[in-house]
Amino acid sequence: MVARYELIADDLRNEIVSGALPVGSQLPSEAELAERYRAARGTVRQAVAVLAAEGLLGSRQGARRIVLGRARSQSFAELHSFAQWARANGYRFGGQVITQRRRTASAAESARLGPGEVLEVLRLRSLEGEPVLLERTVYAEWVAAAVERIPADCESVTEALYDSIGLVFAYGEHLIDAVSAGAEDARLLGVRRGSPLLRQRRVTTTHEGRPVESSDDRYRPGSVTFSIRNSIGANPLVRQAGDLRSGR
Amino acid sequence: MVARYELIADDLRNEIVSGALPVGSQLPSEAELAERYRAARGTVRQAVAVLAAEGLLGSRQGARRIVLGRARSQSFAELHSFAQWARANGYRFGGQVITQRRRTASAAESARLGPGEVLEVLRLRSLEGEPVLLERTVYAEWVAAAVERIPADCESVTEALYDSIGLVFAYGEHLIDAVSAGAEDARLLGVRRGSPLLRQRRVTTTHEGRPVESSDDRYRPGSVTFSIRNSIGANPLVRQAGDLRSGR
DNA sequence: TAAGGGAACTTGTACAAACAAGCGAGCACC
DNA sequence: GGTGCTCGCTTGTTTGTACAAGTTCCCTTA
Repeated sequence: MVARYELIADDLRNEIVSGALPVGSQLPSEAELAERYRAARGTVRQAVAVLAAEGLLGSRQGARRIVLGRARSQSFAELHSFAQWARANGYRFGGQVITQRRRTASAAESARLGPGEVLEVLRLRSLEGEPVLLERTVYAEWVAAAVERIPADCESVTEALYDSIGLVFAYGEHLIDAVSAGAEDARLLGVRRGSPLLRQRRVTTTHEGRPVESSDDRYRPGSVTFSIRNSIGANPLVRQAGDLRSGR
Repeated sequence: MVARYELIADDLRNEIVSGALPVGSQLPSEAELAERYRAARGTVRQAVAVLAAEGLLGSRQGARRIVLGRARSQSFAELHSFAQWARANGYRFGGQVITQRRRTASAAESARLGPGEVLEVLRLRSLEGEPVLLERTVYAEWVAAAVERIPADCESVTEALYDSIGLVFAYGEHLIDAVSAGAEDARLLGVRRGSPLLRQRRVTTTHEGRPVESSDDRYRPGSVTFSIRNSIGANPLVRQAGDLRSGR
């Protein structure tokens, strides 16, 4: 069962992407849209809220809504799962486990993932035949066994875990910065040591807020960028200062 | 006039930040909250939607809402304006124009900002007394005169433009990746040439969708990271592949 | 001609009601 | 003991109404 407001949002999004509603043009008023779709104004408001959250529409009290852009921001899965993102965009991709071992959790890892053993996996992922991303992932003890059953060349760990134990990665926190490539990074990604890498550190949890994994992902320069659309309304990205006193 | 749902959201946020509602605990049901605040259920839903958008709450049909985290995601202004972000977080900060000149827009700039002349400004910003961010900003012709009137050591360009011509930066698109420091970057930021820099390219528009500026901002390594909280619901950040065939 | 004052329009906020759909706990049954 | 089912609770969706607040544009007035 698809919600009505989703259908309306899809329809309007199509008009924007196709150019029928060009960038800079005004959207019809809520009252007009309600009549067109034979829906209540509240339902139309939910639909346009979806598009505003995607960064496609601007909104301010008293004035007509305006089309801001045509690029569609895909959902959470794209940010979280390399495979789902690559597939949605039609790229050829692959993955290969380099090393995998169990060990006891460090203090920092215990704080993030809970106490006990953890499973550390080093995974290299490729896009269009080229190595692009090096993932250093630490899994909590309660998923370690399921992760170990996954074949080394599995394309999508997210999907494998869903199929095997019904695990859903529901929430995540991501920290993005730049680091220079270490010896191992350089060798596996095929770049020179010291090359700039885009780093995404993340902690992912289930629906219940139970931590699943903590990961340090490093992208080869030029291969991938992150894109954010935002408006004066709420948006989830913030800057954070590093420790400026800890020396360079 | 502050909206009721904002007050309720503030109240609940305080309970979360203070620890009265610890991470992992369940929020009261919508019905209970509606009774507590003497508000309609719809109003309560708006309040919790705010907190969910900030990444503080998780939500799924049928189950109680769960507290996911305590860190507050600040708003758009923080991502857009260095000064507002730094001030909100209590940092000492400054800024200095290095060079500033008018020139004709390149083809790419015309496409982004509209045709005609542009104003190119190179600005160095500091945090806690250390150079941290190098901004290469290109302003559209219609704001160039106002930008030129701003003193070279102005702390907040955003605020200066609001005060002088009532300009509001309302929407933005941001691309984040890593690059290595060039000669000029290295000299001004006080790092070695080739150091990894976190780059944020952005295009900002007014309420009406009119482009104001296009900027290439480079952060010194270790000084600043970006943080995103997301959930399975809509979130505005996506990965984008670079051109993988254009050689390294 | 320029400034000011509406009036119509548009989005934002709030309330109330009803049904749909998913979750979880407890119960009965095998 | 464990499996499956039902029932109550909780969140999700939709409609309708009313008023508040901000924008836009036109028309009056100085």
